[in-house]
Order: sequence, then structure tokens, then C-alpha cells
Amino acid sequence: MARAEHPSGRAATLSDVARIAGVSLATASKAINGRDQVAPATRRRVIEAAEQISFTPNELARSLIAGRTGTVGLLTNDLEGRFVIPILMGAEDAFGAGQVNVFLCDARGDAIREQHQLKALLNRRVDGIIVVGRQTDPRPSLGHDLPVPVVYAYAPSDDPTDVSVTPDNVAGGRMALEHLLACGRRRIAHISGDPAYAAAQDRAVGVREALADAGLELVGDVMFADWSEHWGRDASAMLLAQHPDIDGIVCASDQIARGVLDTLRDLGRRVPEDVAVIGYDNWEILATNSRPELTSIDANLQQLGRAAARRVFEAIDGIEGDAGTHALPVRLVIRGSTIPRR
Amino acid sequence: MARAEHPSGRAATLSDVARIAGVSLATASKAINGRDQVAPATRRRVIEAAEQISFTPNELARSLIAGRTGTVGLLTNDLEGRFVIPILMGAEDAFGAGQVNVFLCDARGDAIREQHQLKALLNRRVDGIIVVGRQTDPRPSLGHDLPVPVVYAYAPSDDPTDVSVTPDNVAGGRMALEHLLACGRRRIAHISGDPAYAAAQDRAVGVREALADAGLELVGDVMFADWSEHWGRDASAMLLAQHPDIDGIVCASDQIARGVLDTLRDLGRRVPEDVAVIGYDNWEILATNSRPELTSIDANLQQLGRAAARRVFEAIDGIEGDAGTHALPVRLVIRGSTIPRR
DNA sequence: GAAAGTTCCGAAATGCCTTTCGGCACGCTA
DNA sequence: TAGCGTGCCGAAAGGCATTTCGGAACTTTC
Repeated sequence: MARAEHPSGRAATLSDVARIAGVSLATASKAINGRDQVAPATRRRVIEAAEQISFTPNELARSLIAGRTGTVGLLTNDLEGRFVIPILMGAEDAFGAGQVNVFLCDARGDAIREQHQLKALLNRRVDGIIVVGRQTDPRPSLGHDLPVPVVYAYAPSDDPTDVSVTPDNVAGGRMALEHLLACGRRRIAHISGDPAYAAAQDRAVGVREALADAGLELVGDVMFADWSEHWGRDASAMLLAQHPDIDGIVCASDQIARGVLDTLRDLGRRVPEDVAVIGYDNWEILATNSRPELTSIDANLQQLGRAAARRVFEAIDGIEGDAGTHALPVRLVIRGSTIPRR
Repeated sequence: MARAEHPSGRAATLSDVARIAGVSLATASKAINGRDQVAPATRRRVIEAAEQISFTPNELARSLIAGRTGTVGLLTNDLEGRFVIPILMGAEDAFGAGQVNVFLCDARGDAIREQHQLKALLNRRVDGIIVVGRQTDPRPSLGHDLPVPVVYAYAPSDDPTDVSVTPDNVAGGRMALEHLLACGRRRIAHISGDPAYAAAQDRAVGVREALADAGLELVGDVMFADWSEHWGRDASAMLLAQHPDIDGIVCASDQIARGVLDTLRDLGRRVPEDVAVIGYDNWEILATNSRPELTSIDANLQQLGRAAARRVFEAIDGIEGDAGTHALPVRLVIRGSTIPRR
């Protein structure tokens, strides 16, 4: 096994360094941490000694004194899903490599397990917690009797006095529709996902609002079912049978949009010339491999993660964050399914 | 902000408990940790006191004494990719919720950053480290002068004296081909991905071996380019133009297979009746949404993660693991692209 | 040359918990 | 009643690093 016992048999400690350098613990500590009250020559001696035995300060002991650990817990229920990861990356990014470390816990959707994880995190004295949900539906709050700040990301807390950050799905729906309008489309339908998801409802609201603002109406009703390609194929087939004159489709996910593209192709409709299609999520692997490539709404999840991390930071530093759910802006990524490419 | 200062202003400590219960620190510790040498009545009193002020032992102090922290570092370069997550889940799973916690670090492919992360992990005195690569190509070893055991997952270490676990790509290629043979196919081609990837080469080896064992030869050469749907579409178009009589295609990824299915559909070939297609990775979102659904090879990544965790465990407990790269079995997932479904 | 002021270093306390070991009190045996 | 064993509790050390504060050694000033 890749394990090399140090010569001493244990990791080097500060007193080892002090002994070798011929100074006291206190002096060694000061020298290494760059505090003054240490003569340059002494400092050099200490640092050399430290390097010699490759001393690294025990972060545990440090944390014990400092009262903060420089760790943050990330509690999720949806590692499998693709939404958590970018958020996690954003958070890790914001925390800065090496400064703060993230404890990752996946509760697998089990409330008991979540409690366990939470307790473990608190025992480890994390400085803060980010809770990442699997959908944008509100989730139960962890409560307020926790000794550390908590920020909810993606899925907001159901308690309005908690701090939550979530993507702005209404704005996303609106943005998608406005793009189709800008592309000259007027007969637009909306194929959505599972109606039980707040995300589906919110995006539909945005779509409707934008249409109303333009003095238009949706062609047919919003079509709800699930988030799959299958549904995208079926829904669009039904849609075109009923409304052959349609010229734009807003899809509530890229998967749905992929299905829609398939059907349109089968039916001989050209995209985007005959029908423009826009997806949602900007899941690159899907969006950039379709024919044509898929215009989509990107929820800026990495930025969401950064925002969550920033708020945790502020709270740790004692800055009062404003409670409530903060909807973060999304962005449009234009590809060939709405605007023809050479 | 969701932060409730404890009445005392700080988290409860063991001495608080002891004071309230009217016993000494030592007794309080014993009572709470279920050690004997404590009278039942005393124990009860202590536990009540602890609950009253919601005391939770400071894991930091504990770790400091125990010499082990119950934490493991997971060092990766590929959070974006889809391979790390199942491995991570498997590892988390094996470690058991609440027993061991995982520090997640993403080095973003930057060696400097990786060094930083590594150092941070060591400072935090993790008990072990799992290194997860982005491809199955060997990666540089972290070296042997580390005070904790290291296990490499997915991407093996380039140092054969390290412990590595990786999926068995040769067996996977073989398995894919044998399945096509079992389906009665004899004129089989292989569309692979980026030839620079060990995974692509290994799978091709397996395919060739299995063909040779059956006394057959590959139709055409192995086609290498990249892992995309685009390539799958283009490659299969070329293939069918040259070898119209083909009846089976092994694809080195599900993405490629999706492209192949598209082309076959466009050309009016029925799958699986005319041509059977098998993918690789068993990426459900792709495999179960295609027409027909895609038979694929699953690398059992979650199990890989568990195996890595187990080996780290063993090493922590002082059990000598056998060094070298361990290829873990993969499995076949049969769907409609090779066997007709009603 | 003595008083005052700098520099630099070290002893000790601190944070929180576990564990060892000594000792007190009680009950039992001879 | 003396002696011994047993059960229960507490003082103190230990793990690692930081910080405060007192003091020794040296320099400056008059």
C-alpha cells in the first residue's frame, strides 16, 4: 500500500521542529506563522527544521483553538442528477482551493439519513452548510436551532426566514419565449415536463407572461407529462397533428427538445426554418450533439453554487444575509435550432 | 440567517455537562461513551444533562486524541464528467453514513492545484485518499512518501506499486461482441472513440479477441475519432456505404451508439432486425431514451467506488493490499437495440 | 555607568475530550 | 474488628498548536 511511515513513525509535530531548531514551541509557532517577535536568523532556523522533517501543522489542533474549522458541509439528495454537480463546483470554486474544504454528504432522499449526516457535520464543527435539492420545489427547512449558518441552493427552503438561492425559472420561460418572438415566430406551443415540479409550472408562467405581453396566445395548452425524450417525441407528434401550422416550440428540458427534434425530422419539418425549437438546461452533451444543435436556457448553476458559497461566507463572518428565496438570473445560449447556421 | 446562538453563546462542551450533572469530566465522558465504571444512576444524570443542553462531542478534539479523523479525501479532476459521481456515491456508501465523511476536491486538471488540495487534505489529517481520474488512462502517482494510504480509481496510477482499481475494458469489449454473436450476428464492425484513450484501445482489443476466438474477423478496421454522436452518425454512414451487408455494430460509447441509431434510421435499416447495435457505459439517460432502447455495457462504477473505499479501509486498518491495477468486472445490460422487444 | 527602552524568547494557559491510575467508601470474609 | 476485595469516581496527563505575558539579554541615552 502506498504508505510511507515517517522516520519517526508518526507525523511531525511542532515540538519536533522546535527541538531540532533549538527553540521553544512558542517561538517555532511564531516563526512558521510569520508573526513578528522572532529574529530573522531564528526564523530561518525554524523553517529549515520544519522543511527537514516535512512538518505540516495539524489543522485539527488549529481548528480547536480558532473555533472555526474552515470546512463546509454540502448536503444533497441528488448526486445522481446533473444539477448538483455544477453547483458543487461553483461552491468549491468560491471557497478557494485549499482554504476551505467541502464535506460532501448524499442523503439519498432519506430523511433519517439526512439527520445523521447533519449531526455528523455539526460534530465535525463545520462552519456552514449548503443544502442542495434535486428539484426547484421547496424542501423542508433544517430548522433554525443550528449553531451554523445554512443556505439552501436550487431547492429553496419552505421557511421564508431561511436564505435560499434558486434559478429564476419564470424569467427562463420568458426568455425562451422572447427569443422565439425575436426569431419571428408567432404560433408557439409549450411542451413541458412533470407538472408536479415547480420548475415546470414556473417556466410555463414565464412563457405565458411573455406571450401575453406580446399580445399573443399559446397554441394549445401547455403539455405536461414527464421530462423524457419519449414524451418530447409523442407530445410533438400530437401537437403537429392538431396544429400543423405551428412555427415555434418551447421545451421545458433539453431531453424533451431532443425528442421533439426527432419527431420533426421524421415528419419532414425543417428546424429551424419551419419550426424553431428551444430547450432548457443547456445540457451540453444533449444540446450540442443534436441535429441541429439546440438553443437552450442555461440556469447558471455554477454561479448559483458560487452565490450560495458567498452567502455562507458572509454569514460565517457575521454579516446578516437577507432571508428569503433569491431567484438568480438565467441566460440564453443560441444554437442552430432557432437560428440557421451555415 | 439560520443561525441560533446557543444560550451560552458557544457550543456546549463536556465540562458544561459535567458541571450540570455534578460529576467530573472523566465521569461525564465515560457515561456518555457507554464505558463501564459508571453507576447507572450517575450515567442517567449525565445523559440527561447532555440532552438538556444538546451537547454533541467535538469531533476535532476526539480525532486529535484518537490519531485518526474518520475522514477520507476524494481527489478528482473531472467533476463535470459523469464517471466520477457514481464512484463517489459508491465510496460514500461503503464508508457508511455518519461514520466516515468525505472531503471532495476537484483539481480541475491542474497539477498545481492538485498539490494544494493534497496538502490541505493531509493537513486535515484525512485517514486515506481516493484519487479518481477522468479516463482510464494511467495517471501520475502521487508518490509513496505520503503518511496515508492512497487508492486510485478509474484511472490507475502509472506506478505499479500503487493500488488501483479500474473497470475491465478488455472484458467489456469482449462481452459486447459475444453478445452480438449470441444474437446470431456474424458481420460485425466496431466504431470506437478517441484513439488516444486507453479505454478505446482496450475495448477494441476485447472485441478483436472475442472475434478471433469465434474464428471471425472484424468487418473493416476499428474506426477511431472521438466520443460524440456526430462521429457515430458519420462513421456509420461511411461504414454502411462500404459494407452494406453488416449486421452488427459494437460502439465504444453510448453517445456514439446514439449517432449510429440515428443514421440507421435515416437509411431505413431496422434495429435490431437488420443491424444490432450495442453501446458502452450504460448511460441511462441516453440508453433508455433512444429508439430502440440501447443495449450497453455497464462499468459498475458504483461498485468500483465501493471497492476503492474498501481498499482504503483495509489499508487504514493496516491490512496490506496487493499492489497493482485491479480490473473490475463489467456487466451487460440488454435492451431493444440487440434483441427485439414487443 | 546607571536607568530606560528594545528585541527576542520561553513558560504556561488554552481549546475539548479521552484515558490511566490512584483512592475513597462500602460490603464481605475470617 | 482487622483485612481484603469491589465498585465508582476524580485528578491529571496527553494530544497539537496558538497566544499571552513575563523576563532575560542587549542597546540606547544622559
